[in-house]
Amino acid sequence: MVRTIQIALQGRIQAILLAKYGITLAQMGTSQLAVEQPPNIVLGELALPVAFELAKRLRKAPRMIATELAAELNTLIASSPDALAGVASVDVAGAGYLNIRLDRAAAVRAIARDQHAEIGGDGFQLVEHTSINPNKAAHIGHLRNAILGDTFQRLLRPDSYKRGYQVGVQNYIDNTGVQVADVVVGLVHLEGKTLESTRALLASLAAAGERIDFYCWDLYARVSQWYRGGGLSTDETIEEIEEQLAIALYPKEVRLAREMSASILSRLSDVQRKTVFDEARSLTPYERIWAARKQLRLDTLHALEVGGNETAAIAELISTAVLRRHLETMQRLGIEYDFLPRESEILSLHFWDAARTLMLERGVLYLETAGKNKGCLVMRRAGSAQEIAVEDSSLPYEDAKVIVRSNGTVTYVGKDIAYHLWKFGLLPGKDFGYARFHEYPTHTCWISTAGASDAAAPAFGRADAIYNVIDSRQNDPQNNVVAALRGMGFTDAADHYTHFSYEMVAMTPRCAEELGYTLSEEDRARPFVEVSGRKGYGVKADDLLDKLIAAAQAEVDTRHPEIDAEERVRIATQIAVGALRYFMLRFTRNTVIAFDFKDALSFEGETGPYIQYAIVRAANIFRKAETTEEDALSTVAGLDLSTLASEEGTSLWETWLLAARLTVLIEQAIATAEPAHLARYAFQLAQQFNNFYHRFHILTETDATRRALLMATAAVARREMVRALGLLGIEAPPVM
RNA sequence: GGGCGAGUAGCUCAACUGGAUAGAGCACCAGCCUUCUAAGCUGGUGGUUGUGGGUUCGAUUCCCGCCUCGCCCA
Repeated sequence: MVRTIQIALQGRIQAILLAKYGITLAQMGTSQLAVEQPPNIVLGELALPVAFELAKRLRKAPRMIATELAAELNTLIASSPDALAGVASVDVAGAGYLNIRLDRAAAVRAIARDQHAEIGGDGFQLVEHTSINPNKAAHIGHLRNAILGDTFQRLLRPDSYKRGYQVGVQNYIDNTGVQVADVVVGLVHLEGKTLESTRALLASLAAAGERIDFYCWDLYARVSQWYRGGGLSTDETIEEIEEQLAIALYPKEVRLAREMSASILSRLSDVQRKTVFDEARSLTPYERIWAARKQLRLDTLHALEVGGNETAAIAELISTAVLRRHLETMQRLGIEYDFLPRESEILSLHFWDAARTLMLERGVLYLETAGKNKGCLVMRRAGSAQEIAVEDSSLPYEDAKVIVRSNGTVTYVGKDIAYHLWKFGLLPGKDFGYARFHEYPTHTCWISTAGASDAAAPAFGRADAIYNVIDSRQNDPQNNVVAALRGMGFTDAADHYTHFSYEMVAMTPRCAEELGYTLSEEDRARPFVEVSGRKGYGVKADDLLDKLIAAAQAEVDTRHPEIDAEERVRIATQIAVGALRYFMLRFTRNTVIAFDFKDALSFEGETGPYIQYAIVRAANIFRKAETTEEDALSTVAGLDLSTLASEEGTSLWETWLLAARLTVLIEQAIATAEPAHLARYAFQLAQQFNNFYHRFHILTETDATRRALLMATAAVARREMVRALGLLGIEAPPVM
């Protein structure tokens, strides 16, 4: 409702500026006139500082310009009531503010009828989020990503409140990357597993009700330690070093040896054994083993990329199992996906080949013939379109970004460019195959396949705009992809490419120590410690959610012993999810969150449960009054609203006004890609409601007109709180 | 060394992208439950917005220098 009036005002004032002063918005260097809120409601409901902006250009005092504009607007309101529907008057305040007073009664009636500006438009919007390496359990950093992405997706998507946009949600799966390779190294070389015994492991974990992603969490940390020489000491015997070397160099023989309970060295051929012995003596033990383990890692990674071997099969098995766990974890938070494009298909369907051809054609990519990058296909670093498009050999070599190394392997950025060309439908002749992967109650989640595509699958790779929820450490690579698109002449795509960047979730040193990690003196002095999968530092998503549910459940159990157990769990879960999602959303994106259990487990103050509680209180009023929100709102049409002008009426009016700002906040949250704005709004509205709730006692009110207005005020506050929370992915519990 | 980001109340964060008296939560202090649920409400304490300059009607916001911290790259 507020937004409708804002838009009308902006339009009228623009017309006046053009007619009276011959000034367009473009000349003012803006696309939209700023509309603010006066610091106090007595000054009006809306304010425009436009006169300040024009003062220099028109060589007039701001106050004089504001006076002229106010006169024009007031004349317009007097002559044609529909021109600025809802606006009562315009006046000038301060040094030149244009303050707008609304027709409170008319606005309240419109709000009660649920009139509001439409949000949405044409075009397919692709939101990519989560994208966790499928090699370990999701942690709090991944939660921030998924919650940000899912919330943003809800802002865009069509629903009962808004038209929205056509939206697709993707979760990119790097199933052939180094992180998956590391877990495979752990399974095969540290645990001596085969494809068969890996399958058996999955089965036994499932039977025991244990989680494979948790298992991999520990294994991944162990492997990372192992690469760095874990398990070794400098006083190891030569035999121990030889054994380590044998493990690193000859995985197949190691497995055989383990199956036979034989000595590893005894399984090696003479040649192999000689290699081990020689190498063990040629370098320091530490160096030799370290290098051998690193080589093993690269070999494993290579096996995954090539595919069609047992190592790749183990990777596929384990990464798919972990991926299923991630979907389960996210579903607990109400987060769902439409499509899971995988790295393995980007490789096997040769997306890169098509991209390389296109990039060469468009002159973005060229063969470096001299310097340190000789023999590489390189691209100019992020810069102007001209710089990238024009091959200028006078530029220093260091400025070029290597896309294909001289040994022929493609860098991560190269593959990412191919992938993003596909997203915009710009990769000629290439698309994923689509297979069903997971069924949600309302839709299917598809996964990429190199095999035949399911005819029922929707098309994903034709986005008009994309949003990549990726942490800020990827700023440079993301910029490179955009630069490549721009350099290729795909400026429209580049302009509609949003790197939805956010800062990491770290832990306070206290939190890390609570979890049992020992910190260095240096770390203990820092404001926060980074979550580290390699070190095994971190708070797992499922663990955190379990803790939150337990905490909420304890409260619900004491408050509502009369409710049956199943329902209490359901309510506790809603509260826990509300607390968690709100916690991740209340910070703006570029704030590093220093995670602490004390803050995250709080249900008081600026939290999700605070808002949920306000909703429950409002609902209780309707329940006890044996009426509904809808009935309360429908009475407004025939109500005497003259009291809205009084001091007491103003406080009620402020609740209506804030409630009617929802569309403004949604638009703002979309435009700035900042869900935190909406989260804060939801809290402010709940605060406003709690004030109202405390000041006015509705059920004991004897004056019928007054009671009806109070009831409607509670109804409108509840309606918009539920909507705002819904957009944040938070449900309103029936009781708390 | 280069690039990006941050520095605001004791602590954690906002400030509608340059606007009116810099606001919330937590913590602390003092009050409010036979009255729609106290996961709440009211009041109080708490600020040289890291620092020094500049731009203009106006700066937490934009520009430059410096100091701290974080991330990325070589």
